[in-house]
Amino acid sequence: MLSSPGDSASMRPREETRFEGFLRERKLKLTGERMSILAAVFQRGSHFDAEALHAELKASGADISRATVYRTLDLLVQCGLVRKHSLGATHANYEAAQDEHHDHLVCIQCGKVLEFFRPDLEKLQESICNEQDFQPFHHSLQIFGLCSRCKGGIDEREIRGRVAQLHT
Amino acid sequence: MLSSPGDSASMRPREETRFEGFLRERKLKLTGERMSILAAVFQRGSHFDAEALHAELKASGADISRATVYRTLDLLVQCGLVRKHSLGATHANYEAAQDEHHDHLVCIQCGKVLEFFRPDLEKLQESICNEQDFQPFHHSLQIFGLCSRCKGGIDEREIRGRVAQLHT
DNA sequence: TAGCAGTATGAAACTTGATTTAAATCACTA
DNA sequence: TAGTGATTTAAATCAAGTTTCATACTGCTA
Repeated sequence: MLSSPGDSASMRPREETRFEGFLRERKLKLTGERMSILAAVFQRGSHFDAEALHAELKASGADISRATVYRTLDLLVQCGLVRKHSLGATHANYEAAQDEHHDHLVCIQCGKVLEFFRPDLEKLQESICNEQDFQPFHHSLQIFGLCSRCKGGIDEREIRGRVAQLHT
Repeated sequence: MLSSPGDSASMRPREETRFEGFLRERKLKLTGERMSILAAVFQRGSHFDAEALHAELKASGADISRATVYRTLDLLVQCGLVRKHSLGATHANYEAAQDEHHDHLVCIQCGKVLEFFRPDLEKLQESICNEQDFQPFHHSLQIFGLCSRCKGGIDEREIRGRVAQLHT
């Protein structure tokens, strides 16, 4: 992947600038903890949960409490820099909002998460909401199944049972 | 709504017969608790959570423990008689599987849940999964926004903040 | 650049949804 | 209808997330 202009070593990552703007706008404070968490989230990129992020921060020497991790993730979600998903789990999954909105395919065997974007889905949403006189703000389409590496040789009955128990 | 043939007073509801078959097949036992829970679920019909169901059972005199409610809901989900959703919440929502698969519109102001089914969505899922070499078992599309009664006169910024914090 | 007001943090307690335990009870088979 | 294994219950436990409150710090302002 090509790096965008804002990524060069001499410039601040654009997510920092954006988060700072967000904090200033709401008269919130720019603290070391908040910036460390933001950096960790964007270094990771892919899907993660709050506890794993906290463990990772701790392992890397940053002494930041669980409460602050949760509080800061909330702020980042408010700010639009981080997205919160369920992906079938009982706990929240997060991802850095580096690109545009997309939906997810979740492999229930290995946990892999694939992303996709389909403009026709956005059209479909519009049409459904028109029919029902509903004003949409957000949608989430999750498809649960087996990825290319996991499909084959797996007891379908067992898979169906597991899928039924997901929070979907 | 017309009542189906199986609903007449002299016949057992078809969900009872089905649950009994499921239990027998797996050499599980048909207990009074399980049957009470099944009946309560199908009397209710609409979306509910485990704690509310437990409270309702208790209120109606049935002395069934929380653990049994949770365990039986799991069985009913396995059996396909009950569906489990998240609907943006951190806890599970259930519904009696009286009709075919459908997806949901969730009003984030009043909590109302509308259902819809679109064959073109099923087609779309097929096409996405073909592209990604993914074997789908289940999908869930949730649209979050404001229903006809709630839209208008609401601060969009506040709504966006609330939506971002959902487990979607 | 010191002081201040108010926000942020951390540790620990708490909450909520859900699961597990152990002992008593019950459903089914023979 | 006795035996055995599944089921139930209350209570303990667990996991994710939130709240509390005393202390520390940020961002002004003078």
